[in-house]
Amino acid sequence: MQNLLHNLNPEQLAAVTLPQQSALILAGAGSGKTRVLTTRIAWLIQTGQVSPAGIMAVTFTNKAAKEMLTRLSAMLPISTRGMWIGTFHGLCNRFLRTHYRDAALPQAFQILDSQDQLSMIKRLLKANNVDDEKYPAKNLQYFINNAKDQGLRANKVEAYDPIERRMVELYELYDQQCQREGVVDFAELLLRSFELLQRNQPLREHYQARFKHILVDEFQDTNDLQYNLLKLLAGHGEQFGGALFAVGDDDQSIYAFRGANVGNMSAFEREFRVENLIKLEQNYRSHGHILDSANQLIANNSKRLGKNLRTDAGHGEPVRIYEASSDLEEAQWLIEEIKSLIADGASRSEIAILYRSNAQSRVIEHALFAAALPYTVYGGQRYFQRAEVKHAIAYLQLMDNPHNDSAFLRVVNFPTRGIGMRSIETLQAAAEQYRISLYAAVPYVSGKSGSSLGSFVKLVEGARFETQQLALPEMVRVVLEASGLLTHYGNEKEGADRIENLEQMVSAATHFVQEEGFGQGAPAHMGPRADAQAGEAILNQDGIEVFDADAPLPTVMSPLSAFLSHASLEAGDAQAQAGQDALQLMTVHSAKGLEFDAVFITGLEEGLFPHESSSRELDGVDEERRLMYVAITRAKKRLYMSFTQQRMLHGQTRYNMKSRFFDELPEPALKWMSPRVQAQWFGNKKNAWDDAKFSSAGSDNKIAQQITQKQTGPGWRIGESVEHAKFGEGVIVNIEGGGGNARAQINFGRAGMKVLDLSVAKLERLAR
DNA sequence: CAGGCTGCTATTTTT
DNA sequence: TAGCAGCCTG
Repeated sequence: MQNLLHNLNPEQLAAVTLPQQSALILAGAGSGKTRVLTTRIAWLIQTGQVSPAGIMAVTFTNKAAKEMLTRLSAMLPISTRGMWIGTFHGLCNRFLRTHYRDAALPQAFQILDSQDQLSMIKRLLKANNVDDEKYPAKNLQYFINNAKDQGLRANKVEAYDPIERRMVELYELYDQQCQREGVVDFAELLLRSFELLQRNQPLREHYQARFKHILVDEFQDTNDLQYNLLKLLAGHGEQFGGALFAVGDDDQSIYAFRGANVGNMSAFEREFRVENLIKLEQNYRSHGHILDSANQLIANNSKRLGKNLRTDAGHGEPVRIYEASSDLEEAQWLIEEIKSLIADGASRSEIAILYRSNAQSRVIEHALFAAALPYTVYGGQRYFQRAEVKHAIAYLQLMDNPHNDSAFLRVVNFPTRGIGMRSIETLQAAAEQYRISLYAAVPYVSGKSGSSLGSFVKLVEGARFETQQLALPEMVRVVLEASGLLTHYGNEKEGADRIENLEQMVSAATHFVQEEGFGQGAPAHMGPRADAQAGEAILNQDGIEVFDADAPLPTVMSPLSAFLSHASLEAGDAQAQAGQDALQLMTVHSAKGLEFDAVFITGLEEGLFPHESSSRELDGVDEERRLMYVAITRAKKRLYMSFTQQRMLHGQTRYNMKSRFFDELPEPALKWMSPRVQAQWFGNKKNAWDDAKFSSAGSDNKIAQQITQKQTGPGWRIGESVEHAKFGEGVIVNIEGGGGNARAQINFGRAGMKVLDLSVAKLERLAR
């Protein structure tokens, strides 16, 4: 094996070879963070400092975990199977499966995805006659997840008003309901694990002693619960415990809205008395002008741990900025620019078009489509989220755990089998009365609905019996058939795609069985066994069920349970890749972690980016700035930014100022590609750019020609940019009245919206 | 129970 | 603008 450490720069080398102590690695964008993480694991194992079983490595996404495993197997000639490398949720699932009894969970507990969780909450609200105007299900869902993410059970949540008090009650009821059904939500996976480790000392000490090295990726994205879980595992302040190796970038913290707490970085530094703070500032991705822009922009944030990226690459090309007159024209410009990039030899998949919010993609997609440029939009429906797939999964869930009410309700009458609302309500009443699941309540309802419900139960039981001896893929096949799903979609006009998706589940199951190494032929054993062979379940001296590092989930779970976990925890790919070499369209958030030769950041307008609602949040604009920082640092060679004077949003035309972020970029690194384009006349909705000419990327120094303007007279126009002595730069949004008493409504961005008398106000036309 | 109608809402997203 | 959730009707 080659030397793992060659070609590392001094900082990377230092990080990789740190002694077993807590360490914080501040890893800038494109600084080789994943490399450091994986190389450190490989180095620790190769030098014999730790066995594979002594390592835990945590990521946020399955993609990142997979990436880590792939790179690791390329570096080390050992099997990565059974190593504790995965997402927080994946590892907690594994932990809870192993210790399900201690965690007070049924062995076949199932995982609710957000969709299931929401529908469960809706049911709960209905069952308790809660006014869903006052308590929208979404709010309660947020409330519950938020509490759990902070490690708070209902009895620990402080309520300050009657509404909150009621929410706390509902939170409690929700947890009880989950417990009855044998299901856990995402946050519960973590909270259960945390609580179990906290209350069970031998168990805790076992894992603390085992994991000598805990490595965490994207540490800036951890929430409070995740940090506390890590603290517990690392044995913070306790006798045992390994070293926590945290890698993160506070400048790329863009998930505060879902509970991430950047403060965990400084808390970690303080609480673990981190002496090893290493900054990876050498960037291997972007050219100089791009990096300068990122650095100067992010310098506007206070509360940074402090970091400045540098590169050995030259300045490269300037950052090109384009001002469009409308969103349509912005898209048109985009296309011209992309065409010339492609003509110059760029490959489409190396070009990304970024936007702040999904709604912005529509106009761009239209234009790309019209121009016959192939593209892929990130973030579509995931495979396991599709309705038909969820239906099939629900049947499988019922076979594995019939008390899952969400699954029950999803398919009890799908395909329709004459079980209507009334039967369900009767059943729900019975279930409520005895506090049991719907499935268990079926024998308690009589009459016609009782018998149709009874046959549904028989259907599920029959499918379970029939598939007992079958391997997972065959089991899936049988269920698709027996459930009537295939027949149902076969009779539907648009059913072909759905059937194809269902068929795909068989191959997904095949793939899963192979990937996860479920025994060929022999059904996996249910539950840990004291008489286990090497690589299977073992007991430690405290009688705690513990698994050897070589024992992956199959030992603890049936293939079906494992497959269902997989379906919840890995929603699958979003959308088949349309065309091999396609332009990449995505939000800035989903671009995190990716890189492209050329990047377009579009819609850089006040209100959009930074988004208007960010100004209402604490440190909201700072987070938007970090988002912009992420966007900029995606680009390797060429970066474009664009904004427009006029944009259609929610069916209304809006006039926004250019983003404040432009003022925070280094002028020498920029190149303004267009003169300030004259606004269109009010009411002239036809494309003003019909006869416009555009600059091309191929001819760097040409400035875009001004759009032909059919101006007929003086006076102010809507959309025009103005400068006011006191309020600064603004955009005319509306004009009322005429002649001497015309008044203009002007959007001054940060200074707000003002209505000014045009004959009085001292306004200057702003032209570039 | 399907299909149509109205009304509402509208960052960002992973697990 | 557009997508969807919830309601009503045939």
